[in-house]
Amino acid sequence: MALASREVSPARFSAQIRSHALQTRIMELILEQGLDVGDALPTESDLSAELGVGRNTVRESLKVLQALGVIEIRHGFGMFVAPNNFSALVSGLTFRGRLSLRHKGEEAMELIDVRQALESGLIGSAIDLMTAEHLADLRTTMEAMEAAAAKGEPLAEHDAEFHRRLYAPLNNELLINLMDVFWQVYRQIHEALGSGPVNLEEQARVHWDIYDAVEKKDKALASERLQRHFDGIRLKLKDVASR
Amino acid sequence: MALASREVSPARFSAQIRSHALQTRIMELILEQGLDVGDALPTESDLSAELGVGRNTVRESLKVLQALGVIEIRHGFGMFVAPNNFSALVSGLTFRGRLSLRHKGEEAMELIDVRQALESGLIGSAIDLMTAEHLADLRTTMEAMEAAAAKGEPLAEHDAEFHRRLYAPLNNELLINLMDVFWQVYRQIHEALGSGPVNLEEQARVHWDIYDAVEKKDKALASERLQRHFDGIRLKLKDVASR
DNA sequence: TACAGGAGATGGGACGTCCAATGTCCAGAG
DNA sequence: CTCTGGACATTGGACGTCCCATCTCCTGTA
Repeated sequence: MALASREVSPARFSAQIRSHALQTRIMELILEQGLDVGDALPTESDLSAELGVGRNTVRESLKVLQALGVIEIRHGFGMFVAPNNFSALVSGLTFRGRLSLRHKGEEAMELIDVRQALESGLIGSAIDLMTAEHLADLRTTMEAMEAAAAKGEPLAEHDAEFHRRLYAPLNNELLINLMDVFWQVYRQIHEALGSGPVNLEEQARVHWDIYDAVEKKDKALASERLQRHFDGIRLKLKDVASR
Repeated sequence: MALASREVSPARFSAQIRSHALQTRIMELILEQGLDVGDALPTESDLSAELGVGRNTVRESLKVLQALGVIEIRHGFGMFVAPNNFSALVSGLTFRGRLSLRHKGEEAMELIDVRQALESGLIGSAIDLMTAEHLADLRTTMEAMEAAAAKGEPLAEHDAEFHRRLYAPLNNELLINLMDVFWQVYRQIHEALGSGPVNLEEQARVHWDIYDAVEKKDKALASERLQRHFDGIRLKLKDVASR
Protein backbone atom coordinates (compact mmCIF):
# COMPACT_ATOMS: atom_id res chain seq x y z
CA MET A 1 0.00 0.00 0.00
CA ALA A 2 3.05 2.17 -0.26
CA LEU A 3 1.94 3.56 -3.55
CA ALA A 4 0.16 6.67 -2.49
CA SER A 5 -0.19 8.18 -5.90
CA ARG A 6 -1.57 6.21 -8.76
CA GLU A 7 -0.08 7.54 -11.94
CA VAL A 8 -2.72 9.52 -13.70
CA SER A 9 -2.43 11.24 -17.00
CA PRO A 10 -3.97 14.63 -16.52
CA ALA A 11 -6.27 14.70 -19.49
CA ARG A 12 -7.01 11.04 -19.32
CA PHE A 13 -10.30 11.57 -17.60
CA SER A 14 -11.42 14.81 -19.13
CA ALA A 15 -14.33 13.15 -20.80
CA GLN A 16 -15.41 11.43 -17.62
CA ILE A 17 -15.20 14.71 -15.85
CA ARG A 18 -17.37 16.39 -18.42
CA SER A 19 -20.10 13.81 -18.25
CA HIS A 20 -19.87 13.72 -14.49
CA ALA A 21 -20.25 17.47 -14.50
CA LEU A 22 -23.46 17.17 -16.44
CA GLN A 23 -24.83 14.71 -13.94
CA THR A 24 -23.90 17.06 -11.18
CA ARG A 25 -25.60 19.95 -12.93
CA ILE A 26 -28.80 17.99 -13.13
CA MET A 27 -28.61 17.11 -9.46
CA GLU A 28 -27.87 20.70 -8.56
CA LEU A 29 -30.87 21.72 -10.61
CA ILE A 30 -33.04 19.37 -8.62
CA LEU A 31 -31.71 20.67 -5.34
CA GLU A 32 -31.91 24.32 -6.35
CA GLN A 33 -35.46 24.03 -7.53
CA GLY A 34 -36.40 22.50 -4.23
CA LEU A 35 -37.71 19.33 -5.78
CA ASP A 36 -38.42 16.60 -3.31
CA VAL A 37 -38.88 12.87 -3.56
CA GLY A 38 -41.63 12.13 -6.04
CA ASP A 39 -41.54 15.51 -7.76
CA ALA A 40 -41.28 15.61 -11.52
CA LEU A 41 -38.22 16.76 -13.39
CA PRO A 42 -38.39 18.77 -16.60
CA THR A 43 -38.82 16.68 -19.72
CA GLU A 44 -35.80 15.43 -21.59
CA SER A 45 -36.27 18.07 -24.26
CA ASP A 46 -36.53 20.84 -21.70
CA LEU A 47 -33.44 19.66 -19.92
CA SER A 48 -31.63 19.36 -23.19
CA ALA A 49 -32.48 22.96 -24.02
CA GLU A 50 -31.89 24.28 -20.54
CA LEU A 51 -28.52 22.66 -20.16
CA GLY A 52 -27.49 23.44 -23.69
CA VAL A 53 -26.60 19.90 -24.65
CA GLY A 54 -28.11 17.41 -27.03
CA ARG A 55 -30.92 15.23 -25.96
CA ASN A 56 -28.84 12.09 -26.34
CA THR A 57 -26.19 13.46 -24.07
CA VAL A 58 -28.65 14.49 -21.45
CA ARG A 59 -30.24 11.09 -21.72
CA GLU A 60 -26.94 9.40 -20.99
CA SER A 61 -26.63 11.41 -17.82
CA LEU A 62 -30.21 10.73 -16.88
CA LYS A 63 -29.70 7.03 -17.30
CA VAL A 64 -26.72 7.25 -15.01
CA LEU A 65 -28.72 9.13 -12.41
CA GLN A 66 -31.40 6.51 -12.70
CA ALA A 67 -28.82 3.81 -12.17
CA LEU A 68 -27.53 5.66 -9.14
CA GLY A 69 -31.02 5.74 -7.71
CA VAL A 70 -31.28 9.49 -7.92
CA ILE A 71 -34.20 9.67 -10.31
CA GLU A 72 -36.89 7.37 -11.55
CA ILE A 73 -37.77 7.33 -15.24
CA ARG A 74 -41.19 6.25 -16.38
CA HIS A 75 -41.70 5.74 -20.05
CA GLY A 76 -44.38 7.94 -21.47
CA PHE A 77 -44.94 9.77 -18.24
CA GLY A 78 -41.91 11.60 -17.00
CA MET A 79 -38.96 11.58 -14.66
CA PHE A 80 -39.15 11.95 -10.92
CA VAL A 81 -36.92 12.31 -7.95
CA ALA A 82 -36.57 8.75 -6.70
CA PRO A 83 -37.14 7.51 -3.20
CA ASN A 84 -34.20 5.92 -1.49
CA ASN A 85 -32.92 3.14 -3.59
CA PHE A 86 -29.59 1.46 -3.49
CA SER A 87 -30.22 -1.21 -6.02
CA ALA A 88 -27.63 0.57 -8.10
CA LEU A 89 -24.79 -0.80 -6.09
CA VAL A 90 -25.99 -4.31 -6.54
CA SER A 91 -25.05 -4.50 -10.20
CA GLY A 92 -21.63 -3.04 -9.76
CA LEU A 93 -20.76 -5.03 -6.70
CA THR A 94 -22.06 -8.25 -8.13
CA PHE A 95 -19.94 -7.79 -11.19
CA ARG A 96 -16.97 -7.03 -9.02
CA GLY A 97 -17.54 -10.08 -6.90
CA ARG A 98 -17.97 -12.41 -9.84
CA LEU A 99 -14.91 -11.00 -11.50
CA SER A 100 -12.90 -11.63 -8.36
CA LEU A 101 -14.08 -15.20 -8.12
CA ARG A 102 -11.95 -15.95 -11.13
CA HIS A 103 -8.95 -15.44 -8.94
CA LYS A 104 -9.51 -16.33 -5.34
CA GLY A 105 -12.83 -14.75 -4.59
CA GLU A 106 -11.14 -12.11 -2.52
CA GLU A 107 -13.62 -9.37 -3.15
CA ALA A 108 -16.58 -11.58 -2.57
CA MET A 109 -15.00 -12.52 0.73
CA GLU A 110 -14.39 -8.90 1.59
CA LEU A 111 -18.03 -8.28 1.06
CA ILE A 112 -18.92 -10.89 3.62
CA ASP A 113 -16.40 -9.38 6.02
CA VAL A 114 -17.99 -5.97 5.75
CA ARG A 115 -21.43 -7.40 6.21
CA GLN A 116 -20.27 -9.31 9.21
CA ALA A 117 -18.63 -6.27 10.71
CA LEU A 118 -21.77 -4.23 10.22
CA GLU A 119 -24.13 -6.79 11.60
CA SER A 120 -22.20 -8.12 14.53
CA GLY A 121 -21.08 -4.61 15.32
CA LEU A 122 -24.61 -3.30 15.47
CA ILE A 123 -26.45 -6.20 17.01
CA GLY A 124 -25.83 -4.77 20.47
CA SER A 125 -27.52 -1.47 19.75
CA ALA A 126 -30.29 -3.26 17.94
CA ILE A 127 -30.98 -5.41 20.97
CA ASP A 128 -30.99 -2.35 23.18
CA LEU A 129 -33.61 -0.68 21.06
CA MET A 130 -35.68 -3.71 20.30
CA THR A 131 -39.28 -3.59 21.43
CA ALA A 132 -41.63 -6.48 21.97
CA GLU A 133 -43.24 -5.63 18.69
CA HIS A 134 -39.99 -5.83 16.81
CA LEU A 135 -39.33 -9.16 18.43
CA ALA A 136 -42.74 -10.42 17.41
CA ASP A 137 -42.08 -9.41 13.82
CA LEU A 138 -38.82 -11.24 13.93
CA ARG A 139 -40.49 -14.34 15.29
CA THR A 140 -43.09 -14.23 12.55
CA THR A 141 -40.36 -14.12 9.97
CA MET A 142 -38.61 -17.04 11.57
CA GLU A 143 -41.76 -19.11 11.58
CA ALA A 144 -42.25 -18.37 7.92
CA MET A 145 -38.69 -19.35 7.26
CA GLU A 146 -39.09 -22.60 9.11
CA ALA A 147 -42.24 -23.38 7.22
CA ALA A 148 -40.48 -22.72 3.95
CA ALA A 149 -37.60 -24.92 4.98
CA ALA A 150 -39.97 -27.74 5.83
CA LYS A 151 -41.54 -27.45 2.40
CA GLY A 152 -38.18 -27.42 0.73
CA GLU A 153 -38.66 -23.92 -0.59
CA PRO A 154 -35.72 -21.56 -0.88
CA LEU A 155 -35.12 -19.44 2.18
CA ALA A 156 -33.57 -16.50 0.38
CA GLU A 157 -36.39 -14.03 0.88
CA HIS A 158 -36.97 -15.04 4.47
CA ASP A 159 -33.29 -14.81 5.17
CA ALA A 160 -33.15 -11.26 3.86
CA GLU A 161 -36.28 -10.34 5.75
CA PHE A 162 -34.84 -11.70 8.96
CA HIS A 163 -31.78 -9.52 8.74
CA ARG A 164 -33.82 -6.52 7.73
CA ARG A 165 -36.05 -6.87 10.75
CA LEU A 166 -33.21 -7.66 13.07
CA TYR A 167 -31.90 -4.16 12.55
CA ALA A 168 -35.21 -2.40 12.13
CA PRO A 169 -35.03 -1.07 15.71
CA LEU A 170 -32.07 1.07 14.77
CA ASN A 171 -34.37 2.98 12.50
CA ASN A 172 -31.52 3.52 10.07
CA GLU A 173 -32.72 3.25 6.53
CA LEU A 174 -29.26 3.65 5.06
CA LEU A 175 -28.07 0.67 7.04
CA ILE A 176 -31.00 -1.47 5.98
CA ASN A 177 -30.42 -0.53 2.38
CA LEU A 178 -26.74 -1.29 2.59
CA MET A 179 -27.29 -4.66 4.17
CA ASP A 180 -29.90 -5.41 1.56
CA VAL A 181 -27.41 -4.60 -1.13
CA PHE A 182 -24.78 -6.86 0.34
CA TRP A 183 -27.25 -9.60 0.75
CA GLN A 184 -28.48 -9.36 -2.81
CA VAL A 185 -24.97 -9.30 -4.16
CA TYR A 186 -24.12 -12.40 -2.22
CA ARG A 187 -27.22 -14.13 -3.48
CA GLN A 188 -26.61 -13.21 -7.09
CA ILE A 189 -23.03 -14.33 -6.98
CA HIS A 190 -24.14 -17.54 -5.45
CA GLU A 191 -26.82 -18.02 -8.05
CA ALA A 192 -24.53 -17.24 -10.93
CA LEU A 193 -22.12 -19.91 -9.80
CA GLY A 194 -24.71 -22.46 -9.03
CA SER A 195 -25.15 -23.23 -5.38
CA GLY A 196 -23.89 -26.41 -3.91
CA PRO A 197 -26.12 -28.63 -1.82
CA VAL A 198 -27.97 -26.62 0.76
CA ASN A 199 -29.31 -27.76 4.05
CA LEU A 200 -32.48 -25.78 4.60
CA GLU A 201 -33.14 -27.04 8.12
CA GLU A 202 -29.61 -26.19 9.12
CA GLN A 203 -30.02 -22.68 7.74
CA ALA A 204 -33.25 -22.17 9.62
CA ARG A 205 -31.72 -23.50 12.81
CA VAL A 206 -28.82 -21.05 12.67
CA HIS A 207 -31.31 -18.24 12.43
CA TRP A 208 -33.35 -19.59 15.31
CA ASP A 209 -30.20 -19.61 17.39
CA ILE A 210 -29.66 -15.97 16.62
CA TYR A 211 -33.25 -15.21 17.41
CA ASP A 212 -33.00 -16.94 20.78
CA ALA A 213 -29.96 -14.94 21.73
CA VAL A 214 -31.72 -11.73 20.75
CA GLU A 215 -34.82 -12.66 22.69
CA LYS A 216 -32.68 -13.24 25.74
CA LYS A 217 -31.05 -9.89 25.08
CA ASP A 218 -27.74 -11.61 25.32
CA LYS A 219 -25.62 -9.32 23.17
CA ALA A 220 -22.45 -11.31 23.35
CA LEU A 221 -24.17 -14.54 22.45
CA ALA A 222 -26.07 -12.93 19.60
CA SER A 223 -22.91 -11.43 18.25
CA GLU A 224 -21.11 -14.73 18.47
CA ARG A 225 -23.90 -16.59 16.73
CA LEU A 226 -23.98 -14.02 14.00
CA GLN A 227 -20.29 -14.59 13.56
CA ARG A 228 -20.96 -18.30 13.23
CA HIS A 229 -23.65 -17.59 10.68
CA PHE A 230 -21.21 -15.62 8.58
CA ASP A 231 -18.50 -18.20 9.03
CA GLY A 232 -20.87 -20.65 7.42
CA ILE A 233 -21.51 -18.31 4.51
CA ARG A 234 -17.81 -17.77 4.11
CA LEU A 235 -17.16 -21.46 3.98
CA LYS A 236 -19.84 -21.96 1.38
CA LEU A 237 -18.36 -19.20 -0.71
CA LYS A 238 -14.88 -20.59 -0.44
CA ASP A 239 -16.15 -23.93 -1.57
CA VAL A 240 -17.82 -22.42 -4.61
CA ALA A 241 -14.85 -20.28 -5.47
CA SER A 242 -12.42 -23.14 -5.44
CA ARG A 243 -14.16 -25.01 -8.19
CA MET B 1 -27.97 -16.57 -24.41
CA ALA B 2 -30.27 -14.38 -26.40
CA LEU B 3 -33.61 -15.64 -25.35
CA ALA B 4 -36.45 -15.16 -27.74
CA SER B 5 -38.90 -14.26 -25.03
CA ARG B 6 -39.75 -10.92 -26.52
CA GLU B 7 -43.15 -11.11 -24.94
CA VAL B 8 -45.11 -8.13 -23.87
CA SER B 9 -43.85 -6.61 -20.69
CA PRO B 10 -46.91 -4.86 -19.42
CA ALA B 11 -45.10 -3.87 -16.29
CA ARG B 12 -44.68 -0.28 -15.29
CA PHE B 13 -40.96 -0.72 -15.26
CA SER B 14 -40.50 -2.53 -18.52
CA ALA B 15 -38.25 0.20 -19.77
CA GLN B 16 -36.02 0.10 -16.73
CA ILE B 17 -35.88 -3.64 -16.98
CA ARG B 18 -34.91 -3.49 -20.62
CA SER B 19 -32.09 -1.06 -20.10
CA HIS B 20 -30.92 -2.94 -17.04
CA ALA B 21 -30.96 -6.09 -19.10
CA LEU B 22 -28.68 -4.50 -21.63
CA GLN B 23 -26.23 -3.53 -18.92
CA THR B 24 -26.34 -7.06 -17.62
CA ARG B 25 -25.73 -8.47 -21.07
CA ILE B 26 -22.63 -6.37 -21.39
CA MET B 27 -21.37 -7.50 -18.02
CA GLU B 28 -22.11 -11.10 -18.88
CA LEU B 29 -20.22 -10.62 -22.08
CA ILE B 30 -17.22 -9.42 -20.15
CA LEU B 31 -17.38 -12.33 -17.77
CA GLU B 32 -17.98 -14.93 -20.47
CA GLN B 33 -15.10 -13.73 -22.55
CA GLY B 34 -12.85 -14.00 -19.57
CA LEU B 35 -11.85 -10.37 -19.64
CA ASP B 36 -10.01 -9.22 -16.57
CA VAL B 37 -9.27 -5.86 -15.03
CA GLY B 38 -7.55 -3.69 -17.60
CA ASP B 39 -8.60 -5.69 -20.62
CA ALA B 40 -10.23 -3.88 -23.50
CA LEU B 41 -13.86 -4.23 -24.42
CA PRO B 42 -15.10 -4.28 -28.00
CA THR B 43 -15.62 -0.87 -29.53
CA GLU B 44 -18.95 0.85 -29.24
CA SER B 45 -19.76 0.01 -32.84
CA ASP B 46 -18.89 -3.64 -32.36
CA LEU B 47 -20.97 -3.86 -29.23
CA SER B 48 -23.81 -2.14 -30.97
CA ALA B 49 -23.70 -4.70 -33.77
CA GLU B 50 -23.12 -7.66 -31.50
CA LEU B 51 -25.94 -6.81 -29.15
CA GLY B 52 -28.27 -5.78 -31.90
CA VAL B 53 -29.04 -2.35 -30.54
CA GLY B 54 -28.24 1.14 -31.70
CA ARG B 55 -24.98 2.73 -30.79
CA ASN B 56 -26.66 5.45 -28.78
CA THR B 57 -28.53 2.89 -26.76
CA VAL B 58 -25.43 0.88 -26.07
CA ARG B 59 -23.68 4.09 -25.13
CA GLU B 60 -26.28 4.82 -22.50
CA SER B 61 -25.64 1.46 -20.93
CA LEU B 62 -21.91 1.91 -21.16
CA LYS B 63 -22.14 5.23 -19.41
CA VAL B 64 -24.07 3.56 -16.64
CA LEU B 65 -21.49 0.83 -16.32
CA GLN B 66 -18.84 3.50 -16.18
CA ALA B 67 -20.72 5.25 -13.43
CA LEU B 68 -21.01 1.99 -11.55
CA GLY B 69 -17.28 1.54 -11.76
CA VAL B 70 -17.52 -1.53 -13.94
CA ILE B 71 -15.72 -0.15 -16.95
CA GLU B 72 -13.41 2.72 -17.72
CA ILE B 73 -13.96 4.71 -20.88
CA ARG B 74 -11.07 6.54 -22.45
CA HIS B 75 -11.91 8.96 -25.20
CA GLY B 76 -10.21 8.12 -28.43
CA PHE B 77 -8.73 4.93 -27.14
CA GLY B 78 -11.22 2.41 -25.97
CA MET B 79 -13.09 0.93 -23.05
CA PHE B 80 -11.59 -1.28 -20.40
CA VAL B 81 -12.61 -3.34 -17.43
CA ALA B 82 -12.09 -0.98 -14.54
CA PRO B 83 -10.21 -1.60 -11.35
CA ASN B 84 -12.17 -1.26 -8.16
CA ASN B 85 -13.75 2.10 -8.03
CA PHE B 86 -16.47 3.32 -5.79
CA SER B 87 -16.58 6.92 -6.78
CA ALA B 88 -19.97 6.18 -8.24
CA LEU B 89 -21.58 5.79 -4.89
CA VAL B 90 -20.37 9.17 -3.86
CA SER B 91 -22.60 10.99 -6.31
CA GLY B 92 -25.70 9.09 -5.42
CA LEU B 93 -25.15 9.15 -1.71
CA THR B 94 -24.20 12.79 -1.66
CA PHE B 95 -27.32 13.75 -3.49
CA ARG B 96 -29.36 11.65 -1.10
CA GLY B 97 -27.71 13.23 1.87
CA ARG B 98 -28.15 16.78 0.68
CA LEU B 99 -31.74 16.11 -0.26
CA SER B 100 -32.45 14.92 3.22
CA LEU B 101 -30.53 17.67 4.91
CA ARG B 102 -33.01 20.17 3.57
CA HIS B 103 -35.44 18.67 5.99
CA LYS B 104 -34.00 17.11 9.05
CA GLY B 105 -30.66 15.74 8.12
CA GLU B 106 -31.81 12.27 8.95
CA GLU B 107 -29.91 10.51 6.26
CA ALA B 108 -26.71 12.37 6.88
CA MET B 109 -27.00 11.28 10.47
CA GLU B 110 -27.68 7.72 9.42
CA LEU B 111 -24.53 7.85 7.42
CA ILE B 112 -22.55 8.78 10.49
CA ASP B 113 -24.21 5.96 12.39
CA VAL B 114 -23.19 3.42 9.81
CA ARG B 115 -19.67 4.77 9.71
CA GLN B 116 -19.46 4.62 13.45
CA ALA B 117 -20.75 1.08 13.55
CA LEU B 118 -18.29 -0.02 10.93
CA GLU B 119 -15.30 1.67 12.45
CA SER B 120 -15.82 1.02 16.10
CA GLY B 121 -16.93 -2.49 15.27
CA LEU B 122 -13.79 -3.25 13.32
CA ILE B 123 -11.17 -1.43 15.33
CA GLY B 124 -10.60 -4.53 17.42
CA SER B 125 -9.66 -6.71 14.48
CA ALA B 126 -7.61 -3.92 13.03
CA ILE B 127 -5.60 -3.64 16.22
CA ASP B 128 -5.08 -7.39 16.25
CA LEU B 129 -3.65 -7.34 12.76
CA MET B 130 -1.72 -4.13 13.04
CA THR B 131 2.02 -4.42 12.49
CA ALA B 132 4.70 -2.01 13.56
CA GLU B 133 4.84 -0.76 10.02
CA HIS B 134 1.14 0.01 9.94
CA LEU B 135 1.52 1.84 13.19
CA ALA B 136 4.42 3.86 11.84
CA ASP B 137 2.34 4.85 8.82
CA LEU B 138 -0.42 5.92 11.11
CA ARG B 139 1.94 7.99 13.19
CA THR B 140 3.31 9.67 10.09
CA THR B 141 -0.19 10.63 9.08
CA MET B 142 -0.87 12.00 12.53
CA GLU B 143 2.26 14.10 12.47
CA ALA B 144 1.24 15.50 9.12
CA MET B 145 -2.19 16.26 10.50
CA GLU B 146 -0.75 18.01 13.48
CA ALA B 147 1.54 20.07 11.29
CA ALA B 148 -1.40 21.05 9.13
CA ALA B 149 -3.43 22.01 12.17
CA ALA B 150 -0.59 24.17 13.43
CA LYS B 151 -0.48 25.94 10.10
CA GLY B 152 -4.22 26.42 10.05
CA GLU B 153 -4.65 24.25 7.00
CA PRO B 154 -7.73 22.08 6.60
CA LEU B 155 -7.38 18.60 8.00
CA ALA B 156 -9.80 16.92 5.66
CA GLU B 157 -7.29 14.93 3.67
CA HIS B 158 -5.29 13.91 6.69
CA ASP B 159 -8.45 12.91 8.47
CA ALA B 160 -9.44 10.63 5.61
CA GLU B 161 -5.94 9.22 5.39
CA PHE B 162 -5.92 8.46 9.09
CA HIS B 163 -9.06 6.41 8.88
CA ARG B 164 -7.87 4.68 5.76
CA ARG B 165 -4.65 3.63 7.40
CA LEU B 166 -6.31 2.70 10.63
CA TYR B 167 -8.10 -0.11 8.84
CA ALA B 168 -5.41 -0.96 6.34
CA PRO B 169 -4.33 -3.99 8.40
CA LEU B 170 -7.65 -5.66 7.64
CA ASN B 171 -6.58 -5.77 4.03
CA ASN B 172 -10.16 -5.26 2.94
CA GLU B 173 -10.34 -3.00 -0.06
CA LEU B 174 -14.10 -2.96 -0.13
CA LEU B 175 -14.18 -1.69 3.40
CA ILE B 176 -11.66 1.03 2.69
CA ASN B 177 -13.62 2.08 -0.36
CA LEU B 178 -16.86 2.16 1.55
CA MET B 179 -15.40 4.23 4.35
CA ASP B 180 -13.90 6.54 1.79
CA VAL B 181 -17.28 6.99 0.19
CA PHE B 182 -18.90 7.76 3.50
CA TRP B 183 -16.19 10.18 4.35
CA GLN B 184 -16.44 11.97 1.02
CA VAL B 185 -20.18 12.19 1.22
CA TYR B 186 -19.94 13.61 4.69
CA ARG B 187 -17.41 16.15 3.55
CA GLN B 188 -19.45 17.21 0.54
CA ILE B 189 -22.57 17.58 2.57
CA HIS B 190 -20.65 19.58 5.06
CA GLU B 191 -19.19 21.76 2.35
CA ALA B 192 -22.54 22.32 0.75
CA LEU B 193 -23.93 23.54 4.02
CA GLY B 194 -20.95 25.57 4.98
CA SER B 195 -19.06 24.43 7.99
CA GLY B 196 -19.24 26.24 11.24
CA PRO B 197 -16.16 27.30 13.14
CA VAL B 198 -13.68 24.48 13.42
CA ASN B 199 -11.09 23.88 16.04
CA LEU B 200 -8.19 22.31 14.23
CA GLU B 201 -6.12 21.57 17.31
CA GLU B 202 -9.08 19.90 18.95
CA GLN B 203 -9.62 17.75 15.86
CA ALA B 204 -5.99 16.69 15.79
CA ARG B 205 -6.06 15.92 19.50
CA VAL B 206 -9.05 13.61 19.16
CA HIS B 207 -7.16 11.67 16.53
CA TRP B 208 -4.04 11.52 18.67
CA ASP B 209 -6.15 10.04 21.43
CA ILE B 210 -7.34 7.35 19.10
CA TYR B 211 -3.81 6.72 17.95
CA ASP B 212 -2.57 6.34 21.52
CA ALA B 213 -5.22 3.78 22.30
CA VAL B 214 -4.33 1.86 19.17
CA GLU B 215 -0.65 1.96 19.98
CA LYS B 216 -1.39 0.55 23.40
CA LYS B 217 -3.50 -2.10 21.70
CA ASP B 218 -6.28 -1.19 24.06
CA LYS B 219 -9.26 -2.21 21.99
CA ALA B 220 -11.92 -1.03 24.39
CA LEU B 221 -10.32 2.36 24.79
CA ALA B 222 -9.84 2.77 21.06
CA SER B 223 -13.42 1.83 20.41
CA GLU B 224 -14.64 4.26 23.03
CA ARG B 225 -12.54 7.09 21.67
CA LEU B 226 -13.77 6.40 18.17
CA GLN B 227 -17.28 6.66 19.52
CA ARG B 228 -16.39 10.01 21.03
CA HIS B 229 -14.94 11.12 17.72
CA PHE B 230 -18.18 10.31 15.95
CA ASP B 231 -20.23 11.89 18.68
CA GLY B 232 -18.36 15.06 17.93
CA ILE B 233 -19.09 14.80 14.25
CA ARG B 234 -22.72 14.13 14.98
CA LEU B 235 -22.95 17.20 17.15
CA LYS B 236 -21.36 19.33 14.48
CA LEU B 237 -23.78 18.02 11.91
CA LYS B 238 -26.76 18.65 14.12
CA ASP B 239 -25.60 22.18 14.67
CA VAL B 240 -25.21 22.83 10.97
CA ALA B 241 -28.51 21.23 10.04
CA SER B 242 -30.47 23.23 12.55
CA ARG B 243 -29.57 26.55 11.03
C1' DT C 1 18.53 8.68 -31.01
C1' DA C 2 14.98 11.83 -30.00
C1' DC C 3 11.30 14.40 -30.95
C1' DA C 4 7.43 16.34 -33.75
C1' DG C 5 3.60 15.58 -36.13
C1' DG C 6 0.44 12.99 -38.91
C1' DA C 7 -2.70 8.88 -39.51
C1' DG C 8 -6.10 6.11 -38.02
C1' DA C 9 -9.07 4.49 -34.69
C1' DT C 10 -12.28 5.33 -31.14
C1' DG C 11 -15.23 7.69 -28.14
C1' DG C 12 -18.20 12.31 -27.69
C1' DG C 13 -21.98 14.66 -29.20
C1' DA C 14 -25.81 16.66 -31.91
C1' DC C 15 -30.02 16.25 -34.66
C1' DG C 16 -33.76 14.29 -36.81
C1' DT C 17 -36.98 10.70 -37.17
C1' DC C 18 -39.88 7.37 -35.72
C1' DC C 19 -41.64 3.94 -32.12
C1' DA C 20 -43.76 2.81 -27.62
C1' DA C 21 -45.83 3.61 -23.34
C1' DT C 22 -48.65 6.33 -20.45
C1' DG C 23 -52.23 9.45 -18.79
C1' DT C 24 -56.07 12.39 -20.09
C1' DC C 25 -60.25 13.44 -21.86
C1' DC C 26 -64.26 13.21 -24.46
C1' DA C 27 -67.86 10.82 -26.97
C1' DG C 28 -71.14 7.35 -26.91
C1' DA C 29 -73.46 3.48 -24.82
C1' DG C 30 -76.10 1.91 -21.00
C1' DC D 1 -75.94 10.49 -14.86
C1' DT D 2 -72.30 6.99 -14.93
C1' DC D 3 -69.23 4.13 -16.93
C1' DT D 4 -66.39 2.52 -20.62
C1' DG D 5 -63.50 2.58 -24.58
C1' DG D 6 -60.80 4.66 -27.76
C1' DA D 7 -58.54 8.86 -29.80
C1' DC D 8 -55.00 12.06 -28.63
C1' DA D 9 -51.19 14.56 -26.73
C1' DT D 10 -47.19 14.04 -24.13
C1' DT D 11 -43.06 11.95 -22.92
C1' DG D 12 -39.45 8.68 -22.90
C1' DG D 13 -37.00 4.85 -26.02
C1' DA D 14 -34.38 3.75 -29.87
C1' DC D 15 -31.93 4.28 -34.06
C1' DG D 16 -29.02 6.25 -37.90
C1' DT D 17 -26.12 9.58 -39.60
C1' DC D 18 -22.91 12.93 -39.57
C1' DC D 19 -19.09 15.36 -37.72
C1' DC D 20 -15.97 16.65 -33.83
C1' DA D 21 -12.47 15.66 -30.09
C1' DT D 22 -9.04 12.99 -28.29
C1' DC D 23 -6.00 9.41 -27.84
C1' DT D 24 -2.16 6.12 -29.22
C1' DC D 25 1.06 4.70 -32.30
C1' DC D 26 4.04 5.07 -35.97
C1' DT D 27 6.63 7.36 -39.24
C1' DG D 28 9.85 10.58 -40.82
C1' DT D 29 13.06 14.05 -40.10
C1' DA D 30 16.71 16.46 -37.73
